[in-house]
Formats: sequence, structure tokens, C-alpha cells
Amino acid sequence: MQSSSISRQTKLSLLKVFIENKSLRFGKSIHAQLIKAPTFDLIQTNHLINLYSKCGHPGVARKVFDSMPERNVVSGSALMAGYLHNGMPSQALHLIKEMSFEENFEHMNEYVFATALASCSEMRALEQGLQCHAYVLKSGLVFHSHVRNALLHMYFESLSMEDALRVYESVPGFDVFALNSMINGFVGSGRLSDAIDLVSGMSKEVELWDHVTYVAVLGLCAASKDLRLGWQIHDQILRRGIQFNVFVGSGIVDMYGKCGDIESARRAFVELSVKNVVSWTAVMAAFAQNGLFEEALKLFLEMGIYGVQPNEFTYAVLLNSCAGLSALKIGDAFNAHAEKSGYKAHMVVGNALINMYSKSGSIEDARNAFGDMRQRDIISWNSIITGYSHHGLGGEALEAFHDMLTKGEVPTYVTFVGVLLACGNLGLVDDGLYYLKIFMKDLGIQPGVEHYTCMVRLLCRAGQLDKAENFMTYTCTEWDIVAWRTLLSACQVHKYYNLGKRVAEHILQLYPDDVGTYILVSNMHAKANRWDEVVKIRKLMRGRDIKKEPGVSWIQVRGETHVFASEDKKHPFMSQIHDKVSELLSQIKLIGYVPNIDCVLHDIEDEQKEEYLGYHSEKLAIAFGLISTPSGAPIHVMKNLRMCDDCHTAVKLISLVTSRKVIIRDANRFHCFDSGLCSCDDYW
DNA sequence: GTAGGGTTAG
Repeated sequence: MQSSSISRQTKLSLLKVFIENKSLRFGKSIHAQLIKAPTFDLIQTNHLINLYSKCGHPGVARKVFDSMPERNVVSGSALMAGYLHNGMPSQALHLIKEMSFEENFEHMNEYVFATALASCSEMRALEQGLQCHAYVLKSGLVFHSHVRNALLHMYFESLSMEDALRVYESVPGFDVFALNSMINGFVGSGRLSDAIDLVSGMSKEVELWDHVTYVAVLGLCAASKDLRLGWQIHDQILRRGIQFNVFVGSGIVDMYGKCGDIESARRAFVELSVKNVVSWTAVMAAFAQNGLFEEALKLFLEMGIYGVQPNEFTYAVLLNSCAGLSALKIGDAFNAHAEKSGYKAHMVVGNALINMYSKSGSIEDARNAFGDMRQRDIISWNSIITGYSHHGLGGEALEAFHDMLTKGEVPTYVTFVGVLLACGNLGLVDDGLYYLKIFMKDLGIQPGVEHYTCMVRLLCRAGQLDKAENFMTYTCTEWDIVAWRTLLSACQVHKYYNLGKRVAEHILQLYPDDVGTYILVSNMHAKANRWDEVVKIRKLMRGRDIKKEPGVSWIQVRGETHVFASEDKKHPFMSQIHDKVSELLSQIKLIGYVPNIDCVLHDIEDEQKEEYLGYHSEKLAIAFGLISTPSGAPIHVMKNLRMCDDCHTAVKLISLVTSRKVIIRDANRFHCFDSGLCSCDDYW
């Protein structure tokens, strides 16, 4: 490029284009010409600072800045923005201090403070943010909408919605940026009804809403699972002819997914004219959130066919789908995949790995995934704490909880579910009550039915069933079937037959079709030799036409899932499997196994019942695992129902005679059988 | 000439 032939104006226009397109190479050639020029040009040099800032070279921008014989406020604010957008917000704040010392600077303007406040947000530097707030109030810069919005944002980041609200209300008039920020602020801090009030208050200005407003409002519908509002907004977007960009499109898919309308999510996705990794991930997430994990995994293959590359969120969705399926081996494969493509270091992926390994029964791998993380957030801690608890490792869970407090992390609603479960594993009644009544209260967390159910379980485990019943009577909450079944199951374990009978009657009044309750109460009466009661229950079941949901277990061997149902004869290796079961049963009988025929609910002769027990699906799956994996390898089995007492006893002994770890995920929890013991301590 | 709000995870 010939320097002399290009006018100053042309150079400026070219620079603007190069900055916009981030064409560093061409921009540099203009820089070369400016260096050769006989006179210094402030505006052109400011453009250069902007060029290097936007192209990811704040260091070079700084060199240009330092070499200037004369600077103004634009030079400074351009460099500040460079620092901010290249991950150096503290340098931006450092620079504003330097600028305020230099006398030849004009007064600070709104650009400088918008950037300074944004830097404070990024650093969560509330102290310095407050100083900026004071200055912009005094100088009147707060009336500039960019400044005001940066202020709003700063208060969101420091979780101070009240201050944000004051800033928002201090300036009259409609500003779509401020509205969008406020909606997202309310949704982000869980104040959904405030968000809804704000949005309905702004419905008259609907013609001023833009894309971002719709994305924010769709997020509100998703967070509040308000499908009706979602429909209205979707309809309004269509009627107003809002162009579908990829943000709005993904927002619609996500909204339908989170509201549980998977068909609409799928349709909205198919109709998108432009799809990117975000829209693909959104629709995969929609499937996964609604329990359609295999569909989500299938979509990943389809996405690959279209040449779309996954990102960290895609891996998180995939891993969570594996968690839903307890697909340990596939999860392992995605772990390797994420590592190779460089996404493993992302926190969302680390969190999803903890979740996947923990839900697939491999708590050791979950522990390692947690240990490998460079950065952790509350989700990471909650995942590992609840993971330990579900695996019966109460001590580890409480240790992690205390670690977390030491690191300054603030526990949440979910944290305390894990903590109370851990107290349950360890039988720590007083600790549990302390966490529920004092710790949670101090943090302002209102306990929910999950916490109360943990308390019931804890009291039951400690054998204080009367207290548990009292607790349920006098605690004001919407008790669900899980809680009632917890109490009933304890009545069986602790032989509280009268209470058990009362509880069962109560449950069956509320849930007359709950098979689990029939099984539990019938087992309980059998244990007490109350055969008249057992017969009554069977009659009741027959009268109400209640059929036991068939027990199904499955196991993954070399990437394939093998499904077993009771009395299943379809598997190609069934005769070997039955031989193996018989072999195992005679082995464990030698060390004291007595078949527990009360676990068979069918109306058959007692002699047949023992044979029947051998066909329970988890026994078949374990036998298949034993004959098809190398000796010493742990066996992972999933089951759709709660494990029965007989299988539980048998598997403990099987783990002893075969020297194998057997990990079973049943409908309630994990059982890790090792050397004749189970991690649930026979309480589930 | 410099500045502000957005989609996918748990």
C-alpha cells in the first residue's frame, strides 16, 4: 500500500473497516505508515489502540498508548476496554487510577465509567464498584444509559438486587437494555414473581422489545416452567415478525424443553433455518431433561453428520445423559473425547463428570474427577457430597462439606440434602437436627420436603420411629409417597408392626395403586408370621387389580446393554446363566444363605417359591456379569425397582465367595457389595 | 475515535 497516495480520511475509514473485521494484518500496515508520518495524529493513533485491543493484543495497545506524545480520554478508555475484553479487568481499573492522576486529561466521561464498572462486575469488586457508583452519581454520568446499565450489571454480579432495583427506578423512561438486564437479574437470582411483575408491567411497551428481551422472557418462562406464558411469547414473536436469530431460536427450544413439552421443542428445533452448536445442544438438553437420554445421544451422532463440532456444554449434556442411563463405559468414552478436544478443563464438564461417575456407580472415579478440577463451584461440591451420601459414604460426605466451608463456599438447598443424607448414613440425629434447625435457618434456607424426608429417614435409622412419626405429624409440609414409604420401610426393619399397619393404611388411602407399599407391608407381616394379614393384602391387591411392575435389571458388557426380567428365558446364554445362578446359590448356602421366600408375592406353592427367587432379575444380571467379565472386575447392575431382601442377602454373600465388588443401582440408591457387606448397612 | 443487555450445563 502506497502511503502518500492515501488521504488521512481514507486511512481512517480503512482502519475502521479493519477494526470491525479484526483484520490485524491490514491494520498493521496502516500502523507502519503512521510511524513514518512526520506529524503525530491523536485520532488515528486512538484508532490503533482500538485495533490492537479488539484483536486481542492489549499489550501492543499499551505500547502504542505509552509512545504517544499526547493522549486524551478516548486513548485511555479504548485501552481500558482492551484490558477488560481480554480478561484483564484489574489492569483496566489500574489504568483509570493512572488517568485520574494525569493532569492533562480531560474530565472522565461516560465511556470510561461504563468500562470501569464492567471491570468491577467481572472481578466482583464491589468495593471499587461502589466508589465508581459514588462518582457517577456526583458527576451526573449516571444518566447515561450505558453507565446505568453497567451499574445494574455490577449489582447483579454482587447479588444485590435491591441496589440494582434502586438504580433501575432512579431514571424514568424506557430503556430496552435496562429492561433486559433487570429481567435477567431477577431470573438469575430466582426472583421469578418479580420478573413476571416487571414483564407484565412492560407489556404496553411490547413494540419496543427486541431480540434480547424475548430471549430473556423465554428464559423466564423456562425458569418458572410456565408453558402458557411460553406459548404467548412464542406466538407474539411470530405475530410481530421478530426475525428468528440463533439466540431466539435456541431460547424457544430451551423453553419448551424446560417446560416439559418435548414435541414442541423438537418441532421448534427442526424449523430453525440456522442451527449452530448451541441450538443442537439445546435440543439434546431438552431430550435429556425429559428423561429421553438415548434420544439425546442419538442426536449427537446426527449433529456430527452435519459437521457441527461439540463444545463444553454439549459434553455436559452427553455426560448427563450417560448418568441418566448409568452408562459408565459410554461416559468414559465421552470423558476421553472431551479431554482430547480440550474441553475437559471447563467446569461444566468437570461437574457433569462427577455426576456421571457417581450415578453410574463409580464413586472412586467421581472422586478423581472432582480432584482433577482446577476450579470448582457450588455445583461441584454439591455433586460430590450427594454422590458420597448416595453411596453410603457419610463420613466422606461430611468431610467434603467441611472442606467446602473452609474454602468459603456457601452451602445451598441441595447441599443440605446431601448433608442430611450423610447424617442418616452415620445415624447422627443431633447433628442432623442442628443442620436443619440452626445452620439452614442462619443461611435463610427454607427446608423442603426432601430435607424433612432425610430427617424421617435419620430418626428411623436411629430406631426412633415414634419420634419420626411425631415429626411427620407436626412438621408442616406436603409429605409425599417417598417420605411415607421411608417410615413404612423402617417399621418393617425395626418390627414396629402396629405403626407399620397404620402407616400402610394411610398410604394406601392416598395412593391406592402404589405397588411398593403392598410389597413392603406384605413383607412386614410375613416377617411377623401374621399370615392372615398377608392374605388380606393379597386379596386387596387382587380386588384392586394391582399387578407388580415386572422387575427388570440390566448390565452393560463391552458396550452392549443386556436386559433381564424375572423368569426371562430370551438371553442367548440363558442356560449358562441359570447354571451360574445355581452354582452361586449352592456356594452361598454353605456359608449360611437361607432363601427368603416371603419375597415372592406370586400365588404359588412354597416349594416353587425358592426356585422362583433364583430367577430374580438382578441375580440373572449378576450371573451374566460374572461369566462374561474378567475375574476381579467390578460388576455394575441397574434395577428398576427396590432390591428385595432375599437378593440383598444373596448378593452380599456372592460378593464374598467370588471376591468381586458388585454395585447395584436400584430405584432408591446404590448398594456397593464388597466382601460380604453392603454400603447401605442393610438399610434401604 | 472509546462503553451497556443474549442461547446451551447442574
